[in-house]
Amino acid sequence: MGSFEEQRNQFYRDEHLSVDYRQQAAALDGQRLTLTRKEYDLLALLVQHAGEIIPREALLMRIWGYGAEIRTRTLDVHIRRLRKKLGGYADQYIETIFGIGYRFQPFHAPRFQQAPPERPALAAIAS
Amino acid sequence: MGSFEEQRNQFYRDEHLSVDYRQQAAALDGQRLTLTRKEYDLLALLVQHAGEIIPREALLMRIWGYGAEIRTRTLDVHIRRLRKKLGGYADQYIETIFGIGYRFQPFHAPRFQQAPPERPALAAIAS
DNA sequence: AGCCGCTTTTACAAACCTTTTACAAGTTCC
DNA sequence: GGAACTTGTAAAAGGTTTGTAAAAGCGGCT
Repeated sequence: MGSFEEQRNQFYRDEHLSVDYRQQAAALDGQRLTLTRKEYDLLALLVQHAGEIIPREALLMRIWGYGAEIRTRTLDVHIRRLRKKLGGYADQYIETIFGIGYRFQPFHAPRFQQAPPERPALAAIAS
Repeated sequence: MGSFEEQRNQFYRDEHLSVDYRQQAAALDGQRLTLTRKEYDLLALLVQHAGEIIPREALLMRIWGYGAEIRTRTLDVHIRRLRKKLGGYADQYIETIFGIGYRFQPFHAPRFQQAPPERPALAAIAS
């Protein structure tokens, strides 16, 4: 029954976040997240394409059914609310690809020699 | 005979609530609930699909035989009375899925996962 | 008929979700 | 730096769904 392959398509799970596509529910650190429909749809779509950039256009098309001609800010607002509900992990999980769209990244605990910083922002601020 | 499998289809039981499908009866904390027919049907249907979202449409179809074209509030009213009879556990048990339907959750809602017990030491060493 | 229990409707309030609006902040490119 | 554009954010508007109380409807029964 619960084969590996099946599990793979029903669940997402990493160190903090889990998504159950069958129950249409997500949990953060073991605590159930209460997401609205659109919020869930958005999260699920992003998570199902973890690691991939999904263009705004694609999100608006697949979740809202909007064509490219429609100009709206609703996606941004939903992203924002999703991030808020993801708490402190938000920026780690949902990445903004400027001018393109968004990308979900699975959680990875910070490694020592990771992340060649594009810019030493933190260092600058710290000093 | 009273095999495990059979039991499974005749009863529901958790910490507070039990439902006996054969006798069409339910009890809360050991006390028998007096439910009307429709109330029982509704509860039983929800409980038998514990954890799953059941759309309004499905409930109206299976319990009332109503087709999708019928607009009625009777489901809401029955849900309300059921909740009242479930007392303080009502909100824990019967969840409203806005715009979709309802879902019964076994007591102490299944956090469908906990982050697996950690072995961060090994992971850290390994990497 | 009249009562009774259950179901359904009605009508309104409350809650909820989504989208828009308006502006601030950030990014890219010149 | 500055213009042009993109994204972030807060607040409000808009529209729909659900909660609730009360009344009405409907059989069955005495």
